[in-house]
Amino acid sequence: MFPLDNSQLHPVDTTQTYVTVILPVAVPKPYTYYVPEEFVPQVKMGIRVEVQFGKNKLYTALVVEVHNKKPEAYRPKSIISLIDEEPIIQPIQLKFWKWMADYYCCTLGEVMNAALPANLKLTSETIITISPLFDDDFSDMNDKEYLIAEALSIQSELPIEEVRKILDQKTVYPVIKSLLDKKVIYIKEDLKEKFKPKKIHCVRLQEPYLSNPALLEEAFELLSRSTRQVEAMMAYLQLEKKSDYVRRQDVCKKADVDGSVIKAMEKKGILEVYEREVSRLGSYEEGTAEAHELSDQQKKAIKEIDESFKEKQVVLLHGVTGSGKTRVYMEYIQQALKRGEQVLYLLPEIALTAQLITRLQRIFGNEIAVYHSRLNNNERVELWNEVLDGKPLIMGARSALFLPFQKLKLVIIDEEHDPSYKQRDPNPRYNGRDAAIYLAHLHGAKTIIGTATPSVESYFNAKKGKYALVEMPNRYGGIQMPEIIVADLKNDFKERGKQGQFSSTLLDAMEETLKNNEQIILFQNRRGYAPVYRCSTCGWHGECRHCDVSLTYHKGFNALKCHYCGYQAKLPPDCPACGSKELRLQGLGTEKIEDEIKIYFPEAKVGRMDFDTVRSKNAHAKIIHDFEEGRLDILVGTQMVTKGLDFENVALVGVISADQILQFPDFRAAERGFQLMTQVSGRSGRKKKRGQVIIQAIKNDDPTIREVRDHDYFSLFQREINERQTFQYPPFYRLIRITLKHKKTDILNQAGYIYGKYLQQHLGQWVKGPAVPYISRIRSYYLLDFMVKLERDPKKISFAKRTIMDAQTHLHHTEGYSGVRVSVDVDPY
DNA sequence: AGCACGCCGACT
DNA sequence: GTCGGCGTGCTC
Repeated sequence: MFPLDNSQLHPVDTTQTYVTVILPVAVPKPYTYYVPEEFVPQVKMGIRVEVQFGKNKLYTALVVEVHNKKPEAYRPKSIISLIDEEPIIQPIQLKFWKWMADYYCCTLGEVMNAALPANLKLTSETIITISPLFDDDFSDMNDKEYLIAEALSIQSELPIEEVRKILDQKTVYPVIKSLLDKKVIYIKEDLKEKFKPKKIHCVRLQEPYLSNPALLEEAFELLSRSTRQVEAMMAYLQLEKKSDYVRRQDVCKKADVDGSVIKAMEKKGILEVYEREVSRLGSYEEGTAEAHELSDQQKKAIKEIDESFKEKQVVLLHGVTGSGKTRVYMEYIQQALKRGEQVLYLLPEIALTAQLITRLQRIFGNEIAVYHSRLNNNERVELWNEVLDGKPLIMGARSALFLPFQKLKLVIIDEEHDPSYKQRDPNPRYNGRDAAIYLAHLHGAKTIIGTATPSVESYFNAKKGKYALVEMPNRYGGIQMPEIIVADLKNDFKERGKQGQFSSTLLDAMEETLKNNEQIILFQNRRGYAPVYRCSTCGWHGECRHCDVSLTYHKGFNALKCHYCGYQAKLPPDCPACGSKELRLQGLGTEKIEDEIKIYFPEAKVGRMDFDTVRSKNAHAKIIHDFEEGRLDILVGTQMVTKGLDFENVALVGVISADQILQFPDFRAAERGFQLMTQVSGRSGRKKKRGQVIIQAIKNDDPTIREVRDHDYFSLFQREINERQTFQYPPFYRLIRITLKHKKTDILNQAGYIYGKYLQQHLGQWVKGPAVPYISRIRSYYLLDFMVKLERDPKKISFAKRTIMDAQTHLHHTEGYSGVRVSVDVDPY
């Protein structure tokens, strides 16, 4: 052989490769791993890698940087494997994630968690298996070890969860460790790709028939003795013309035969069955319908938007309900699609109704994909990949922001004012509207935000010139705005000593409407609004064991339930406090209204739509469909009835209690009230005739009610903007809410003091709190709130955010307070 | 977020 | 004594 002389070999590159990765966990910073040589050629930003993090957890981490900087302070672990060949996210997305983590004060890992569908973040399921070295020697084991070893000799594999169950204890690690030491077991840690494409059985002709249709006659010859097979063949040939693949089940259905017939034909060498990967997302017929003609108002709006886009990135389209904003969006979508660009159409989850989706599908056919919370994990991954491949039009709720757009050039944010754009609970607590505007900015995309009732913030931005403002003040087709009548509940009840929820004005109107065979929508602000069971002798009522709220009565379960944690209690037969039998249902919810209607209008068919009735998968669509088809006369509901629904036959809308909406203790109460009442009013009287709306109120001289009645958004805006300025609220000031949580009140109170003091030292008078929030305890954790008000100065804001994070560190480093949870909500809604 | 380590009280 | 609780700190 050759003499070993290094100088004759290729020079070796001694620099080593590392990656910076983010993990789908709430750790504050990214981590660095070593890239073994065999992976170096493939590793790149945006792919997922498998890494060990901590003692034995395996995670899928996302590569955000590939570099050669060797860490000094520690020895990095190696990457275990590469999961993707091609990046699953783009640099622009990473930028977006970083912005979000920064803006909303959370970790990149938390953003990653929210952004990636569960199936792209594989989890490690620790599984233990029997060691090949184990020789059935059970001596030398204690009881617990024996139990596990025995279970393993039967099952060979056990997830840790099972071990916990077998031993009926939480801490199983010592037992497992001991078994490991004794070489009885070993740990199988395996990440499995969970995503499995959906497959269907299809049939096609076998050769030579497939490539030579002239031979089909021969094929028929072969089948001629079986009428069933001939029928199946005919069915196949018909189906084949329509699409590029034919499902076995479709052939069977069409020819009314079963699989055995196909099998027989397979044997004869005519057809064959094969598997085909299909999308779980469902597919639609190509868009055939043409969008209807533009009205003059729509044409004018389009002209104005075109003009605005020359200078501004964002246009606020303020169009009254029924003005035809959707048609305007369609125009822009069409233009973008023609140029081969991607469009994101955002809606609040609840407004993503079948009605709107179908309407757009008719126009855009298969170019549209819908991303919503009801998709399962496999469907999410499929959609993710479709977007990566350039799917042109994505409709979705706020989480659709995270999809991997390639050439996003238009973002539409419909129902811009809707508070449900704001994510509340897990981090990142982002506002979908604001984040979408930033995302559009990153992509250099134009943004249209549309609504009938702009948020004060957005309208202010438009007035200031930050956004362009385009108005559509009239309804499409010259239909009049609904007639709004305010019913005085106070007088009604006083004069007639009447009980119940309905004023005589509303009852009369309902009767009239039903007589005309027209439909009614009744709007009650909050789901099951305090239908509390209360003892009329001593005043006792059920309270949640884990939260500081009254339990509310749910007729469907015939039980008392907590809205916050789901805690359920049986209905006590008599008062647990005083033994009285006089337990009565108090308050008013959608259920109660439903019952009361039955008293006045026993003939009417009533449907109820609230959180409880639409929880199951298709219930929402079913109720809407029933109402649409006229199978229901009256629809009672919460917020859900206010959004995205167009019904042709609704002549009357009733707002059960305006007081409840307007007296909510929040600086946005008037704005919210105006929005809700205006939105629900818009459901009344679309095509045929002028609709009627009855707003019931005790305090019927509230200016907001007048503004709703007069369709006077501008007055509301003026009033609100003055108040906001005077009382230092958004849009003049920015708010950050901080909530501390702990199971023990004394620790929490102390923590509040420590945290508050630190904040005040650095941020001064702009810190309000600590204060016990309206709901003081949730899921056994007591809560304490701080509110920070900030001027709109980017430097001050970033200083404040840093200080808030520092205060948290400070608190956690104070002995005894590391267990206090701190959550930060930027721009609370 | 896990997970281990360490410190504490409560039981076979 | 040890078991199991919780508080604390670290993870490349």
